[in-house]
Amino acid sequence: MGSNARRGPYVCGIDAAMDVVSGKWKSLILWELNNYGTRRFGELRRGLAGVSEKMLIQHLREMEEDGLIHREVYREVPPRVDYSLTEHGSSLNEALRPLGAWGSQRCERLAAERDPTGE
Amino acid sequence: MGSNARRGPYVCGIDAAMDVVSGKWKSLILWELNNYGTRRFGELRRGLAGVSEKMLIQHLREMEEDGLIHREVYREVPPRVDYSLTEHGSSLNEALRPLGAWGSQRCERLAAERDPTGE
DNA sequence: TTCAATACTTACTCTTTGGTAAGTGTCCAG
DNA sequence: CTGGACACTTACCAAAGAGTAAGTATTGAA
Repeated sequence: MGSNARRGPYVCGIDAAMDVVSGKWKSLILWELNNYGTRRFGELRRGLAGVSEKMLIQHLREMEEDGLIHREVYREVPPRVDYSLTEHGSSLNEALRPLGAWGSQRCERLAAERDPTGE
Repeated sequence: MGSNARRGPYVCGIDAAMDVVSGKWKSLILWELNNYGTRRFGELRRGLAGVSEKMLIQHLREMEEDGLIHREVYREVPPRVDYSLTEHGSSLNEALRPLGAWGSQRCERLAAERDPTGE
């Protein structure tokens, strides 16, 4: 697990995009940063219910390496680190929008199947 | 494992959609079925370079259960089974299009970084 | 009688992913 | 001198995902 040369050659665009978003919390991180513009590490941790510090930082690091987010360190005590989306991160978020809409519809369908209280 | 009650409650639409596409070959299966309209099991296996029969059938079954694809069995010998996209599968494919485009651009960027032979 | 074709199954293993819990370093308040 | 804030880091473990290889069932062709 070096630093570069991750991510094999891709079969297609979806492949390349999925590689970058796959990870239990990545799309949520994208969403959170898109909503707030800038978030500190602790804010993200509290914002993503259930995430562990280990996974949060791991995902943040990978997303930084993939050019999706920007990490700004303020040398204060106690330390302060701000995360925000890069242009690539923003555009990825946009590209995910239709998928999110599809997923929401799916949720509605599933809910309607379970509880057919139409009117 | 079980048959129903998979897929926990979702945080958002992306979550629900990712749940349904995550799996090494699923987006490729979607793409293949979208291109050809109908594909037999063996055609899919040969079309997706590197997929094992176990994973292919496992993904196909899950996608069928998720309402993305339709499975048509012809009782012949040797057996013949046709797979095709349902309406939900088609719309998912559409929803994935911007993501695919984003991924293709990312591939181009990566290639350009590795080999900066611009003109 | 054996083999090929087709679409799976099954058992076993290995790898990847995610989780828990404890520790690090700095500075200041008490 | 201790403890709290904050942003990590590390070691260890469990579960999920994916791969390999062999087996099943049917029928016709050689």
